[in-house]
Amino acid sequence: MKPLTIGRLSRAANVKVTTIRYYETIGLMGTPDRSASGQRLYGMVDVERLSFIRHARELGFSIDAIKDLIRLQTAPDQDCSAVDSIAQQQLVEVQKRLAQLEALERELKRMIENCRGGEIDGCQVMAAINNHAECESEKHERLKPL
Amino acid sequence: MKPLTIGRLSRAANVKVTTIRYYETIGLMGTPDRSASGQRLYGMVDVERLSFIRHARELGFSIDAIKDLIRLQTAPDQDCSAVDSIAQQQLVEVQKRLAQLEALERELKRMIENCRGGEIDGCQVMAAINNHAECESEKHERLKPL
DNA sequence: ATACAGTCTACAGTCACTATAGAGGCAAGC
DNA sequence: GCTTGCCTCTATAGTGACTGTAGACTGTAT
Repeated sequence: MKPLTIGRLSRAANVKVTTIRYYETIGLMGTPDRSASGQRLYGMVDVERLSFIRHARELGFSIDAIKDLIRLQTAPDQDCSAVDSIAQQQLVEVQKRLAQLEALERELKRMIENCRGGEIDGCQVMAAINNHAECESEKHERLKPL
Repeated sequence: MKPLTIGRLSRAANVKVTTIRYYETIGLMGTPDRSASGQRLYGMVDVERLSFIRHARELGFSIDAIKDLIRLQTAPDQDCSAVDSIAQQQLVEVQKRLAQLEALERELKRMIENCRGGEIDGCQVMAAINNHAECESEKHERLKPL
């Protein structure tokens, strides 16, 4: 039952110390108790909450979505459908992104296969980037970072 | 042969005006001539360069990679292999990201399928996020934004 | 007593832009 | 010449989800 310092919480939930403090500033983690000298003190509840956050982040949920999930979690007798729809939405996003990346993969592969070496002047990879518009009928959306 | 203002260049290459100016500040586009009143003036060379940049961005290349590609482009009698390896590297990144997202898709689907409605207290989606560690043997890396 | 790891705050930097504010420029119609 | 209305200019701040840095204090082991 002894409280954890931020470093111990960090190891317990596998989230970096600086990230925990960041989560506090954005209101994702509550403001913890402090020791006499001002150090943050946490309990098992915090380990669980932080682990939940980490898992949700690993599943690609945005901070905002996680805030929603946590809010719903504290109202346990409500209907599950709100939770379900957040997850559904996340799946849709993941699938959109997958489709984009698959198109990219095809194009990069094609470019690279056509490259038979030689001088840059006649490089097929360069040509492919230049003629990108003609490569696939589908237009790419603005690409989010890899 | 009359020069283009930034707005015309923007429409010609399908890149936003603000983005062109941004590319100038980071040295991706050179500093253009100016009219007497200080407006930027561009030529067809700039349309081509900007289009190249846009195509490369659509293929997911980073700004730094594009800088490299442009540098190589201006040395046309060098070997093509440097270009090829930049493209190869990009393909590897795309494929890594694809694998990550496919794992995510499987997990989200499984979570959602298990959800049979009911109260949040017994919600399988919530449970799945909590028990995420046990879901798939593979560990997710830190996830980049969708 | 000293060394060293941990913790504190506050702020700047990342990436690739986007948005906003406020001022000045340019061409067409009246 | 004047007005209308879009175009362009600079400078600065914001985005998301953190990470990195500086400089000072704290806690613990030897």
